Amino acid sequence: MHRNPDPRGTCAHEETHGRPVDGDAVESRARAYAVSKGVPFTPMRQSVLALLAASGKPMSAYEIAEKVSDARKLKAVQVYRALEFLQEAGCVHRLASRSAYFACDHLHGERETAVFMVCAQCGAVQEAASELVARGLRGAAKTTGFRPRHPMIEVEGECAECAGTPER
Amino acid sequence: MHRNPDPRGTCAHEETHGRPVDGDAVESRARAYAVSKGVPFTPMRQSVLALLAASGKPMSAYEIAEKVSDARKLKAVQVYRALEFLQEAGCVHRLASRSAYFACDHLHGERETAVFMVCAQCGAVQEAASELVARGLRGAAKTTGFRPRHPMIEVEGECAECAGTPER
DNA sequence: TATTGTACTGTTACAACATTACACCCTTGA
DNA sequence: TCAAGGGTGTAATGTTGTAACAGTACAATA
Repeated sequence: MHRNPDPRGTCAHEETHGRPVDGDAVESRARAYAVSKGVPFTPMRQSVLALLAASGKPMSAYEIAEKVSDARKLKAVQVYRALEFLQEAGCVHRLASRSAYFACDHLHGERETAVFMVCAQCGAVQEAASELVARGLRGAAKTTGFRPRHPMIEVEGECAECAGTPER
Repeated sequence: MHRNPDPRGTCAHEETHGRPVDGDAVESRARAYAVSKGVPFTPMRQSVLALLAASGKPMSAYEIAEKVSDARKLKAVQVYRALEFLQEAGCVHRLASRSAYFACDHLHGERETAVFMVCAQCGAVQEAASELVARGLRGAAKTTGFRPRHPMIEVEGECAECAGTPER
């Protein structure tokens, strides 16, 4: 997991990568979810989401704790709690391959298969929803009786910008 | 990561799951790789691979360290070293979604896309190579200029046996 | 107003996963 | 003989994630 001391943001294009997602849209979704659950959309949740949306790149919980610009210094456990809510709300996803979290302004249906393409160099995440992949998955599953649950897959690779940059 | 204290082997079908992979085949591959690299296929590497092949299920490095039946008690770091070699050799894969490692007797070509279906209940892994998924991935990648590197994707779900078992 | 219930916050402690660093021991080959 | 390269053993540490518990805020209700 630590093959690269900081797998996020080590690329020459660091500044141009990680295009911010639509912070307002994503926050509205979170607020709507909070209302639907009858729980508050607290400043803590708002700060974490805003940071992730603005950065537009995956960040570890500890990185988030450091960077949330707030007088107080957050503990990781507090960040995890906010992330739990935001993941339930569908505004944030966890990248298992990097143990990192990122904001996402797409709405993923139950039947959809989201493909997250993670750049191994700069850590930027691009998203796609491929019907072909979804069908392939269903086909592969059918032959074994397997029932896919979380239609979210991660693919490592190299983004267009980093591919054009031989060495950073 | 610790949502389930032992995500591997908590299913009623524990004994029948995790069919062993072909230990001999997988060991030959490891030996061939060792020869090609001019490094030895040591007893340490052999034990770890044999355990994984026999169990046929993903195991954490610490679990491997405990279970390697050897006079000595292995430290995690020793297991990680063996796993590193075995992954390079293509005999063992890491399941990012579970931080676990498993032996695999398939040979994955550079262009192939391996799909690993992981049962959320019993932890068993089933494998498929879907051309449809591969094409879908290439298509999704093409639109963004992304270049997939590690054609290995993980899907969580429920295996046929566990699906037939409402509660364990 | 007082009480109660619910959910968030802050803090400590710890469990699980993974790497770094270093000393030592082999084997191979000059 | 001895230097080089790689494997092993060991300790220490870093990173990621949870559990448990006390305190706080706020709304609903008596």
